[in-house]
Amino acid sequence: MIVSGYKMSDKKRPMINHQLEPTGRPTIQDVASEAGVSTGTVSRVINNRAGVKAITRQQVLLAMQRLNYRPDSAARELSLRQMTRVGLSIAAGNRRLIPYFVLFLEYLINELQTDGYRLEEIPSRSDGLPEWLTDAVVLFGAHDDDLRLSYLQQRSIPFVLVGHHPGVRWVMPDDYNGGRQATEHLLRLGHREIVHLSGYMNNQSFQDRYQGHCDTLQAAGVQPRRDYLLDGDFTSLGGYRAVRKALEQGLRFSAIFAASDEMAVGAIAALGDMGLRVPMDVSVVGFDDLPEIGESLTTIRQDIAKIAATAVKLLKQGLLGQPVQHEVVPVQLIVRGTTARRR
Amino acid sequence: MIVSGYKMSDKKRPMINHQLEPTGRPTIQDVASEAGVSTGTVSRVINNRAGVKAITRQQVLLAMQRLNYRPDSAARELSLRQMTRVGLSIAAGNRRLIPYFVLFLEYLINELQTDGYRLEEIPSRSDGLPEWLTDAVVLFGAHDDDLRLSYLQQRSIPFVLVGHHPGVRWVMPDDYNGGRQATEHLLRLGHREIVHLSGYMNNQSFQDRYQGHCDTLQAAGVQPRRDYLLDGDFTSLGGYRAVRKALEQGLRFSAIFAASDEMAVGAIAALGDMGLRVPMDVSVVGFDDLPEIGESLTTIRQDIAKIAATAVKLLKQGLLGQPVQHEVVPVQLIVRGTTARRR
DNA sequence: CTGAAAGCGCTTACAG
DNA sequence: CTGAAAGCGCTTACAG
Repeated sequence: MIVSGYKMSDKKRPMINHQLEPTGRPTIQDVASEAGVSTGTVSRVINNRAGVKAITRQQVLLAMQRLNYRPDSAARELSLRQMTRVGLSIAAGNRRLIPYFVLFLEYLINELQTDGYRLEEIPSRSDGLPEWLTDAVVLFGAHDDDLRLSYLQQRSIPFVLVGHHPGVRWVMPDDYNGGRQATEHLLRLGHREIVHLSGYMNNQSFQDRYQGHCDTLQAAGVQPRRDYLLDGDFTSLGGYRAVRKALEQGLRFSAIFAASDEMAVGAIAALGDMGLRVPMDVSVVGFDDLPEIGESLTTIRQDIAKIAATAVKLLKQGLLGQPVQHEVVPVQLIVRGTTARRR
Repeated sequence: MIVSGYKMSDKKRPMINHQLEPTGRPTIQDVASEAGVSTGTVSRVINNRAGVKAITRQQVLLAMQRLNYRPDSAARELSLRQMTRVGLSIAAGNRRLIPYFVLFLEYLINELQTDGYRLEEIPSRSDGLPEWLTDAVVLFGAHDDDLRLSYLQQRSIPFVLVGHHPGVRWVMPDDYNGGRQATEHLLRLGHREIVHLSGYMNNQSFQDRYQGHCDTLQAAGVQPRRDYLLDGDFTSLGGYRAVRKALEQGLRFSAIFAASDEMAVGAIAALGDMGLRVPMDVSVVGFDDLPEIGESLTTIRQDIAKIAATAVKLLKQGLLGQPVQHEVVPVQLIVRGTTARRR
């Protein structure tokens, strides 16, 4: 194929050019040719700009699929210049290094960079408000009357909350339903004396998991007991100590529903050290299904990738001025080796 | 200042243009003007290309400093096209979610993107070799006869090992010296019965820390005892269980040197549960000085940021074909509240 | 040893 | 509704 006006000398071509046409990734140029439009039009389609005839849009979309086109983020970023800076603001008291958060962050960064957005962490001021502002914000967790929410709303900065709160954009895992599923599973196996291992309840997710647990018990005619609620401090060590202490104090139970995999691991260790076998003597259910933690644990799987993707989706809606929405991401019971029928 | 040939209409300027000259970040253009050279020359200086007169280089460097210039990574990436892909290969058995690794990774990504490099993780094949190859590789940890080293050498792929091995580029914290410093500190406080809390010794860092510990003891005339070496499994829970068990079995000691902060936290919890006070009854030293873990812990601080930066520096040397070098990053004893004079 | 200029892949006024 | 063209900030043959 001879392109008129092609001035580049042969020397510029790399020596080892296996295939001439599909040289590297397809560009917006390739898509434009394929669809028979200009690059400008393709760009408008990519960015969902209004003012493209529906049929043209269709053609472009098809061409993109055919070529398996993915925009080059570097070029996009360079061109946009005024890059969208997305801030991440973490609720006070939330630890950064816990596995769940690390995974979420990984997915979030990935998701954002696909769109050419840059994530920066926003430290909190002493009054709990963000130190500075960005074009949009992801809030990880919120307290009961979190100042940041109204602060952002007043300044009409689009934001999405990982958690839930009336009247704002939010996304969260279905913690409540996870609590239900774990408990139903244990009830089904004949357990009635079920310990709930959690942390101090200033955290929405853990509150919801506990609520789901209690409601399910009551629906089955089992009264939740205050002394069955153990504080595992969200860590494996905390889970260990709480369970061990309960055991030493003579608390009797046949199952443990731990509100995180880490606490479940601690619980299992404590049971072992106290001469109890899992699942023969005591069944244990975790929550999260994190990699690298408790391989054979019966647990509630969260879709962290989906949560991150949804957060970004909602944020983009906010950036486009679309109405506030929220979404609940389903969880799923994964039955493995740490639960069994009550003896 | 009137620039001849300035064709851009006023309409293109943003409405809110506070200052006209220092509009946003300085570009390579600005540096070029400031230094009185062309952008090409500036670029050559930035990239350390040969063939720039020393005096010119100086001028450019100065101009960069004056303007506080930092290259735009998006533009760089777009222009380079053939971006350098750096692979990260983790030694088998290394957990990804441990805080130390998370921090290292954070710094590493940051460091690499400054140079427009992209980091991708390389999974291991079942034979331990990398699944695919990149332009350069960062190895995190290495086993005694790690196949990956010779594999990469054969293919002459530049790589840097976080750890140490003869004949290859490597960087590591001064683990041995950290072991010394921790032990000297305890000896100075009058302790002689010092437990060492570590993990199974298939890990260079932990071997070195233990070696430093033992050598220091012997130099002070104290014979290291086999029963003073406890397996804490690198986790707080493991540290707790190991120390608690030792205590229950009647092991006597006045101090613990834990080879990681996490194990130290577990150790302190176990001591507390067994009715011993820190540091009045037992002194505890950790290692790493991780954030969010044991705030008031006496520990050995590692400079993780420096390790990551050095890894990248060595890698760049490799990419330029320069001779193999290695570097040891110093550590530092931080005395806080968990150590005291022996009673 | 250095400068002028083309090009990386995208976006966006502007003109039609 | 769409195309032609300039521009984002950098790199790199090419020419001198």
